[in-house]
Amino acid sequence: MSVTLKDLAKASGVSIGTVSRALNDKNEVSAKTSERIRQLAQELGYIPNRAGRALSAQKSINYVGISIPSINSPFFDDIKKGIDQAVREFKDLGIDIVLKEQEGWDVDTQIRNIEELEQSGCKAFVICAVDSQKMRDKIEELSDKGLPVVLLNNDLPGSKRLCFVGPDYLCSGEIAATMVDKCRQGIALKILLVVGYKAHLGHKTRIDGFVDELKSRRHDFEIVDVIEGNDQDIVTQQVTMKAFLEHPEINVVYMASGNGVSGLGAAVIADAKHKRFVVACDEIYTTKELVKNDIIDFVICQSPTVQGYQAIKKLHDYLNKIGSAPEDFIVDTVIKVKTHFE
Amino acid sequence: MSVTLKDLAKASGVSIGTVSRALNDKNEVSAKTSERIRQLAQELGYIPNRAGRALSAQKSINYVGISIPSINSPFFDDIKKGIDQAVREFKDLGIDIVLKEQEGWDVDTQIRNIEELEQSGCKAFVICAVDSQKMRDKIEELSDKGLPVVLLNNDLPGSKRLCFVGPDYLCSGEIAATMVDKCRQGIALKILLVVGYKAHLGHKTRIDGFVDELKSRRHDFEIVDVIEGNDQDIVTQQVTMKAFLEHPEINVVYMASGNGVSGLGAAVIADAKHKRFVVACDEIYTTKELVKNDIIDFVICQSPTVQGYQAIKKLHDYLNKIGSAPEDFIVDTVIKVKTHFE
DNA sequence: TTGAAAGCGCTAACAT
DNA sequence: ATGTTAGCGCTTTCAA
Repeated sequence: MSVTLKDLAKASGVSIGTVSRALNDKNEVSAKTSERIRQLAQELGYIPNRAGRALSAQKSINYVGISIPSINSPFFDDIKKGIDQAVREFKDLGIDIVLKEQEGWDVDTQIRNIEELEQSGCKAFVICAVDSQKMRDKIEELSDKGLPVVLLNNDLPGSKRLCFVGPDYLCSGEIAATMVDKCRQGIALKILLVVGYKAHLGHKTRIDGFVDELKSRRHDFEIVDVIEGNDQDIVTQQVTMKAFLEHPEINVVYMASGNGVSGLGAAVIADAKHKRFVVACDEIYTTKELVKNDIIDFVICQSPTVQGYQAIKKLHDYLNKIGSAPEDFIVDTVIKVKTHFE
Repeated sequence: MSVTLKDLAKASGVSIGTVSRALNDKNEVSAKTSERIRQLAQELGYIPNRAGRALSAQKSINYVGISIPSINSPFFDDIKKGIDQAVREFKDLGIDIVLKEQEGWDVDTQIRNIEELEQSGCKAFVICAVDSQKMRDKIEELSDKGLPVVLLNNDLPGSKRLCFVGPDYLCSGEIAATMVDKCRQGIALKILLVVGYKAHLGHKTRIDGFVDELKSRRHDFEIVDVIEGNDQDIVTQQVTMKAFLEHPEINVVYMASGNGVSGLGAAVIADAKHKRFVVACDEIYTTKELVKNDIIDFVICQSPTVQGYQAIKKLHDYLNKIGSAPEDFIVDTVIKVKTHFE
C-alpha cells in the first residue's frame, strides 16, 4: 500500500491533522514542523489519495466556472461534449461546473460573465477569450487570488494562466500545405486563402504555417489572394465568389477558419465548372456534409472534444495536486476525409 | 447532493447494508426487497460514488491481468504507454494491473499465461489474441466465472468478451485508398499490397477496405500483387524487392501491416530510381523516420495509446458499474504526414 | 500551534 | 435475510 497521512503522522510524531494542514499550505502550522513534514512526505513518496480527498471534499464541491463564446457557434458543440464527459467522470471526485456562454467575442461582456462566476463561488476557471490587455489583467487578478485559470482553444502567451489547452495552429496550416502539395503534384498552384479575420491570431498562424510549409516543398505556387469572411456564411460566400470571378485560375482554396464554411461551400458549388482542390478546418456538421459531397477534399481538425475534456481534467489534477506544475495540453491535429464520416 | 445509499435506506425502510447488498448482486438478500430497492434506486437516480467505493475497496484492490504479445514488437510500446497512464490514474480508485507479455502469437503459451494471471488473483482481463477456438473457450470460461475480459486491438467477434477496444481495420484501408486516389489523379495505378500474413484478419480487412474504396472511386487501377512479409523486416524487404524487380511498373505501395516496415523502407530506398507513392500503417519509430525522410508518404495510425488507456478504463467503469452495458470502443483512424513528426 | 474526532459513501465482517 | 459497525484516506471543526 502507498504512504498515507497516518504513516507520515506516525513517522514525524505529530497528529494526522497537523500533517494534513502542513501539506495544504495552511499557514496555521509552525514553519519548522511544516518544513519537516514536507521533507518527510517527499522522502517517503507520499501521494495524496484522490478517493479520500474527494470523499472528504463532498461537503465543499469545487465549482469550475466556464466562460466560452459558444452561442451560435457550432464549433463549440464538441467542446461542450468534452466538458460534459469530464463532468460526468469527475463529479464524484468533487468537481462540478458552472457554464456561462456568450455570443461573440466582446471582452467586456466576457469579463462581466467571469465576475459573475466568481461571485457565485467558482474556485477555478476555464476561459476561451481573444487576446486583450483587459483579459490579461483579469487573469492575473484571478490568479493572484489563488483562482487558477485554464485557457481553452486560444492562448494568451505570457499571461498568468495555469496552462493552455488547445490546438497547434501552426501545425494545422503546415499539414494543410502538405496535403495540397501531395495531391497536386506537377501543377502550378493558384491559391486562395480564406480567413475569418486577418487579425485573428489562430487564423494568421495557420496561414503562416501553410505558406512556410509550401515554400519549403515547392516553388510553383502563388497566393492569389487572402480574403476575410468575418466568420459569417453570407460574407464568406460573397467574398469567395468575387475572388473566383476575378481569378478564375484559382485551383486551390484553403480556408483557415471554421466559421463561415457553408458560405465557402456555396461559392464552390456555384462555380463548379472550375475544378478546385479545397481544404478546410474544423469538423462541424456543415463541413462534414461538404466533405461527404466531395465539395471539400480534406478537413484539418483539432480534436475539440478532447480540448473540452482536458481543460476540466487539468483543473481536477491541479486541485488534487496530481503531478507537478501543469503543462500545456496540445491536442492532435487530425486530417479527416470523406471516409471518416460514413 | 446526489442520492446516496443512506437516502435509499431511509426511503425503503431497510438498513444501508441491505441496500448495498441488494445493489451488488449478492444473493443473500430476499428477492422482493432486492427488487424493491433496485426499483427505488432507479427512480431516485442513484449513482454509486466512486470515491466512497474506491476507499472502501482499498483493502481489496482489483487486479487486472494483461496478456499481450508485446515482446520485440515496437507497436505495443504505445499501447503500454496508454496502460501505464490509466494505471497512474486509477490506482487510487482501486485498480492495479499484472502484466504478462509474450513473444509472438502462440495460443498455448498465451493461455498458460492467462491461467497464471488467474491464479495470482486477477479479477479481470485485458487480452490481445489471435482468433482461435481454444482462446474463445478460455474467454467463455473466464466470463462464466464472473471474470470480465476486454479484447484489445484484435476482436474475436461473437466471443463471450465484455467488449472490444481497438481500431476499425476496414476504415483504415478505406482511408489509405482515399489518399492514394486523391494524390494520384489521372495516373493509372499499378499497386503492390504488402501484408504480414494473408490469413491475419486485421490485415485482410484493411486490404478489403482498400480495394473496395478504390473501386468506388476509380477504374484505372490494378492490384499487381499481394505479398506476405511475415511481420519480419528481412522477409518483407526480400519479397518487396522481388516484386519491384518483376513489376517495375508498380507506382503505389500499400503496406497493411505495421511490422516489417523497415524492410519495406529498405526496398523502396534500394529501388529509388522508380518514384513510388507509399502508404503504411501504424506509427512506430521506424515508420516515423521513413516518413521524415520522404520514403513513406502517409501513415494511417490507430491511436495505440488510447487503446491501452481505454482497455483499462472500460474495466474500471465496469467494475464500478458506471454506465450500463459496456460498448466497444473503436479508436480514431488518424492520417499522419511528415509534419506531424517534426 | 497542535491534537482529537466527526464524517464524506461505501463494503464487508460480524451479529442477530 | 437483515441490521450494525469498523474502517478505507482525507479535511475540517472543535478543543486544548
